[in-house]
Amino acid sequence: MNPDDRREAIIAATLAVMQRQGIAATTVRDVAAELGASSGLIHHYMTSMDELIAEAFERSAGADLLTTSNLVEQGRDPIEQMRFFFDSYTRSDGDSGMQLWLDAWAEAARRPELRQISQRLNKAWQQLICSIIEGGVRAGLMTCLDPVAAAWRILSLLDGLHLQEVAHSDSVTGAQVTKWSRRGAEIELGLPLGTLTEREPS
Amino acid sequence: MNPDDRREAIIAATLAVMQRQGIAATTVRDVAAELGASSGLIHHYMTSMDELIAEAFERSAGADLLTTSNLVEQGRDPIEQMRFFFDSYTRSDGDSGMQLWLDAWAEAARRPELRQISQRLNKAWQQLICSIIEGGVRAGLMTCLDPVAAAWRILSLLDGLHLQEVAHSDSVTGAQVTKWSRRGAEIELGLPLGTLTEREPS
DNA sequence: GACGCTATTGCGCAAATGTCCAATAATCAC
DNA sequence: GTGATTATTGGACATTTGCGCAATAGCGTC
Repeated sequence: MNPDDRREAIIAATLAVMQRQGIAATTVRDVAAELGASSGLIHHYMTSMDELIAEAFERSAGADLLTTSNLVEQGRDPIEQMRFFFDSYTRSDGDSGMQLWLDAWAEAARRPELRQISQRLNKAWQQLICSIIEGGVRAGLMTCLDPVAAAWRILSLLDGLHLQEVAHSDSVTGAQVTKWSRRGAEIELGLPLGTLTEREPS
Repeated sequence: MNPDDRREAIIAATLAVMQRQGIAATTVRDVAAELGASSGLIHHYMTSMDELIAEAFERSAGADLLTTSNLVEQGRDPIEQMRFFFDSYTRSDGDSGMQLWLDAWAEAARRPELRQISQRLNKAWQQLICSIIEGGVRAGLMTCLDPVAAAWRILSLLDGLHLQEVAHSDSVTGAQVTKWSRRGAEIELGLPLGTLTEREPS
């Protein structure tokens, strides 16, 4: 098998195991079984388990960010961009990608490589929101005294609500996360009630 | 040593190790070393490691909730109660109790006992906030159409910001968590800027 | 002081994990 | 075909983990 393809296959298998069992419970042997290969092969391509986990997480989370970023770009005004942002963010959560983020945050204290990646990606998410808000304020569509703080608040609100949904599914449901987070952003940005309500995909 | 006291000592030692190393990295041997006793002793009092961890977490997190709850009760009006809430919540985080919560949320999916505890406590936190808001609305001091949703938002915002602080300390600082979360609650509840600003302890 | 109960010890066991390595299979240039 | 290079195997190894258990120490009662 082509070395590049093999490397990709290993990362894909690692991601599958991580999503199924969580980061902390992902072992070399599990990845090998998922891949249908031997455990030695993984170490032939990856120097350590930490590197493998970090790379798989980056691949997955980075792709989500790119998807959302691209969708936001297609919004014709800041309001629509923000709506697209929420549409994409709450959808990408469907395949339990949020459990990965929870694991990553918890493990960040103990795995420096993972920490660096999650920090960089979270900053990128915040900047994406921030640029939407700045556009909205410039266009007179949103009211916000401190876009940097507001962007961190919107991101943290989303993460905090998703966290409840993933950890305690009968406390907060997915529908509530969608509704409550959008309403929170409306309040934060001085938008009329319903401005950011989810639209039916056309 | 008195069995009851010994049990408490074991839980206290477990908590110390958990706060230092995180839940996932807490081992029987570490607890024994912290306690200055043998590993066998722990199993003489606790049926399993999971039970021990769950009990230690409940003890710690439950105490934090009680502290905050008591402080809030001393507020003479809903505004002051909310201010006391933020004072207490952001202070109790000082001794890295938040890393424990991060671990608990991440592990909740895989440890039913832990999940039950964290879910119950999170609900209690939300209800505490909710009752303050309801009082504030009744007294005409706050504006809020949906106190239940608002309480979940304030709690999630706090958790989400704290999460960033704990996981990526150079992205979001403790001072920013304090400032941004209070400002967020002011916006959420229609309060004038600065209403919830931290007061100097008299 | 002897006895009995229990707290406490310290080691051993089996399972799991990351890492490494010698042996083997596959592939390709000539 | 032959040899060289490399992908791949499968298991060895050291370490760590939760847990159990026989032996010991401490302490109150008679």
